[in-house]
Amino acid sequence: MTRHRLVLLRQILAGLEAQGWHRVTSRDLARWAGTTPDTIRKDLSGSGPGAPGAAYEVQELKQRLNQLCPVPPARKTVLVGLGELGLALAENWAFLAGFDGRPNRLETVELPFPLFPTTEIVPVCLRMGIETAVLALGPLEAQKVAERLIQGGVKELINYSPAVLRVDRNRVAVSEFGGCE
Amino acid sequence: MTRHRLVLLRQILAGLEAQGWHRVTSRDLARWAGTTPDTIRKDLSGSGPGAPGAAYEVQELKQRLNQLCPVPPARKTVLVGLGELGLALAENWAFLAGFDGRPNRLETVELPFPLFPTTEIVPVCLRMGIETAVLALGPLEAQKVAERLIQGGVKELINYSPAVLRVDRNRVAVSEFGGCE
DNA sequence: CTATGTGAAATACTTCACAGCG
DNA sequence: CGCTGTGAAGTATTTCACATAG
Repeated sequence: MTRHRLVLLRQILAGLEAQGWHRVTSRDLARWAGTTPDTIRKDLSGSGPGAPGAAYEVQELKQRLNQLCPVPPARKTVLVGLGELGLALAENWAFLAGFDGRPNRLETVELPFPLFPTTEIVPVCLRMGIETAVLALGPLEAQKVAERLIQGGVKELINYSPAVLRVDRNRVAVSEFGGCE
Repeated sequence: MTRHRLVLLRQILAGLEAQGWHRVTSRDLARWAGTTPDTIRKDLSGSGPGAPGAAYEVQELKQRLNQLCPVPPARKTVLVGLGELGLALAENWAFLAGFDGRPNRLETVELPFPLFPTTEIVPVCLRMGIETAVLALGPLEAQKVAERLIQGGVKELINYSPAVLRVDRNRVAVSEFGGCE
C-alpha cells in the first residue's frame, strides 16, 4: 500500500477519465504503475463496491482513490532562480513570488508576481505563509537557498537543480529531479 | 535495502566529499535520506570495515556505496520539445539529438546537436541507439511522443511535462516530475 | 557517552490460491 | 474463460536490543 503508488494511480485515473475511458483492468493499471495486478487489487481491497467479473469503472475507481489518498490542497508556492529554466517554469505554474540572487535580474525580468532578492527569503516566506518552493538554480546556491526556505517554514521542495539537496527529509518533502548527475 | 535510498545516499556522499567533509554519522545520513539511523546502518551492514565508536569516513563510505550500487553508465539521451523549457534544459544536458513537432522550430532554433521532426523519432532513436529521453512538451503530445520513444527502443523517460505518462513501467523507467498536477 | 555492526523480533509488502461474479 | 476480492503464505524491510569500539 505504498503511498507513492496510490498517488500515481490517482493521476493515471485522472488521465484516463480526461480522455474518456470507461473501464480499466487491474492488469492495465499494473503495467502503467510498474507492478503486478495482484498488488493493484490489494491496494484497492476493502475500499469500495467493485464487483468481480467486470473490470473497474473509471469514474467509480477515481472516487475510491480520492478517498483512499486525498488529493492534496493546492499549496502556496514560490520560485527561486530566475534564469532560463526558472522563466520557462514560470509559464506553467502559479507562483506567489520569485527570488534571485542577482540584483539586475530582479529589475530586468518582467513577471506577474513580486520579486525579491534571495536574502529576503525567510521574512517573505514567513509573511506570506509559503509552503512549497521550486528551485531552479545552480548546485551551490541551491543548497544555501534550500536551508533558508526551510527556515522560512517551507514544507516541500521541488528541485530542478543539478544537485541533490542535503536537508532533513523527515521534515520536508523533496522531489529531486536528479538530472544530469 | 530499497535501491532508491542507496542511490540517494551515494549522491549525498558525493556532495559531502565535494565540499570537503571528512566524517558523517548514520544519524546525519538518516536525516538527509528521510529514514532512521538503524535503517542506514542496515543498508551498509556487511559491506565494509567500518569500526564502531567512530563515525563513518566520507571517502571510505563513498567507495562502499559505489560497490553496493554501481554508478550508472552515462546513457545516450535525446530531448523532445524545443519550447522555452526544452531550450533551458539543453544548456545543462548533453543531448545527442532534439525533436519537435513544429517545423518552424526546427529551422529557427540553433542548437549543438541535430534536430528532427517528431515523426522521425522511431527511426532516429533506433539508428542512434538512444536509451533515454527528456520530455519537455505539453501533456497531450507527451503521451504520444512517449509511446513512439518506447517503440524506438528508449528505456528511460525523464518527464518534465505537466502530465503523468501512461506507459509500461515494468519495461521503462520513468522519472515523473508531476509538476502542477 | 556516543558510534557502528548485527542477529532477532516486529512489521510491511507482495505473491499465491481460490471463491464468486459477468 | 477472464476479472475482482480476499485470506493465507511467503518475502522484504524496518525496528529493537545489545555487543563492542572510540
